[in-house]
Amino acid sequence: MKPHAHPHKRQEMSALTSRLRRQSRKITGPRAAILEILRRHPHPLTNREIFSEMPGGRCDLATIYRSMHLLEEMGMVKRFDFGDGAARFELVGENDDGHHHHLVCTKCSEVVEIEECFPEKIEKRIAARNGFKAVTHKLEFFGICPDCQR
Amino acid sequence: MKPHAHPHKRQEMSALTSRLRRQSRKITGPRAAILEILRRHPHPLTNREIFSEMPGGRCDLATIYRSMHLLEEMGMVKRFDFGDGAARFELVGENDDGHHHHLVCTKCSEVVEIEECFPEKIEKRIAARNGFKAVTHKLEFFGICPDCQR
DNA sequence: AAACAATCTGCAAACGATTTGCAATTCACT
DNA sequence: AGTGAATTGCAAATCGTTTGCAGATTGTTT
Repeated sequence: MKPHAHPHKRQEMSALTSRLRRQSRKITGPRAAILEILRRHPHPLTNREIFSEMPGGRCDLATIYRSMHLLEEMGMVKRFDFGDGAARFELVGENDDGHHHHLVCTKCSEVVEIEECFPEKIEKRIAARNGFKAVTHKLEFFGICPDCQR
Repeated sequence: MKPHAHPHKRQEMSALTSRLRRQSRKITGPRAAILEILRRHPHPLTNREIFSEMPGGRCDLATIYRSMHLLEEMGMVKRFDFGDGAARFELVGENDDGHHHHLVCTKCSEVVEIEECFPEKIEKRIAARNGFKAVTHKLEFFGICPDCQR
């Protein structure tokens, strides 16, 4: 995978909603709110974080879980796992698979997006050597951020 | 990290128990059984798997959870996360940090150990560029194994 | 604009992995 | 055998996540 700049240009709300409509999914209050929240955040969010960002008449947590499943199936969000037991989600561009990695501070949880990826050649070799097909990987980096180093 | 053969030479039981004793931890029935089970298995096991491998007078699941915590703190086992919500553990050699990766079949869960690792140079660059210290990574590969390809 | 059917949502209960309080038990050592 | 620290079993509690179900919404059709 070639490294690519990651200034996630914020997607238009209309592009997001039309994508839902296209699959005869409804644009409901909770979903619009979720998409807005994801649009505003450049980093992976947990369901609970999305929940607490919910404006006034917050919706049910279960609704958020269900929405994230739907959005994930539709390829509109990508799920990440930082190993702390809570799934995190990030909005994904329409013609992007969202594959990328993060550098996470183990002290304060700050997250930085990383453009490097595991070398394709080596991955191919691993797949071939073991006879596996459709090989991908999950990769996240952990360390101590500048602020937490004092 | 240099690639190294992975025929995990099975550790002596005595080496394991003495390591516990050294920290004034007790060699109890459940612990001995857990170590035996781990010793016999070349792959990461979940607590539940260890539990079901328990001979006759099986112990409490909570005991296994507690033991794994202890063994992990002592550096005797390494925790892995395949993203399915259950932690897995593998025995680690006394002078090894146990850092390595796996290739997991998404159909049948077969696991193969991988000797390749994320290139150190690139990891260093990532750390430096972001001012992070003590950077490591979690990396696992997923694909479809030969048997599941038909 | 009323009507419909498919899709959603809230709520509460259910789940699976993991943790914890506590009293009873076991281990290492004298 | 005796003692204190370390452990275990058991049950209850947590946490993230899922699910059943009745009632509420939405997009579309008359």
